[in-house]
Amino acid sequence: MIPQQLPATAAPVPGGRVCAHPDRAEIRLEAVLHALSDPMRLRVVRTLAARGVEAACSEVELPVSKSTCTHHFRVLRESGVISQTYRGTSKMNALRRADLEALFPGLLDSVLAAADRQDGRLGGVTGLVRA
Amino acid sequence: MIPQQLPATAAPVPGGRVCAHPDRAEIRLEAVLHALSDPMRLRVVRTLAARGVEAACSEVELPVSKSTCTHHFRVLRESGVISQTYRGTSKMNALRRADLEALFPGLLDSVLAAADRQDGRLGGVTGLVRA
DNA sequence: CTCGTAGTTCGACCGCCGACGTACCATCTG
DNA sequence: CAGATGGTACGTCGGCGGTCGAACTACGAG
Repeated sequence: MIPQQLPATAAPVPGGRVCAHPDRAEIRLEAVLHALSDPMRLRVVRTLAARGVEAACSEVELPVSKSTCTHHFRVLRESGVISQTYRGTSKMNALRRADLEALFPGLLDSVLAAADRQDGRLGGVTGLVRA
Repeated sequence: MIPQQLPATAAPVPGGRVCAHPDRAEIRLEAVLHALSDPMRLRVVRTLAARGVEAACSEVELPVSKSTCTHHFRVLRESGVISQTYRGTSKMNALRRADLEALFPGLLDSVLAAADRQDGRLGGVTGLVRA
């Protein structure tokens, strides 16, 4: 489902591969919290935050299969946490910091800080790969 | 499961009905986020926060059956978000503000603020009962 | 054109989760 | 004691969610 209907009238990318993002007004707090409550997805978000810039799916190493990986990135995108754009053969992911900050001020940062703290407490078991 | 083993040496309450809470060090961020990502539970937390003091289960009106209600309160307790104590025939619930603040500074407040904001945006559909 | 890399899609599996009703227990009030 | 009130325990049901493998598509490099 969600077959991303797009008329040929708008072709932002040469190849024309685009995926649907919720716009700012559609982002729901419960969905964001749910997205962040999964260890894998939280790890993705932390990695993206640590880099500061966008990263390809394959650059965020997750101990799961490719299809599961795709699944998690989609959940993050559909909940409004990240945005995804195709760049050549790979897909770049970026945190939607501005949107999240506008909707839920301080939320993302406190979650990230909380994750870091907990990581420290538990001795880094939570598993964020440090560059 | 989790049959709350407690020796008779400590009897804090006359009747002796107690329930197990995770202590501060055991509270996990993912569990908290998961607990808060459910609309019903978020509603409970917001109601407790709005009151400032503890409230009985029956005082937090939820559009679900009694047993479902019990379930949600248990999830909140086991994730470390609330504490529960028996008081006479009813069970009092309180936010574990101090513990959450110590572990994840600012997190609870930003979630609560985010919920309020979203409530405003969506015209109060989210359904927090205002006293 | 061919190949390799990067993601996607599909179907399946299985566990968990939210919801319910019923039966039950604990406490207070008469 | 009896009854009422407030929660719990248990079993169940339906659906969602995380995981996988296999087949497939899209793009870039030779």
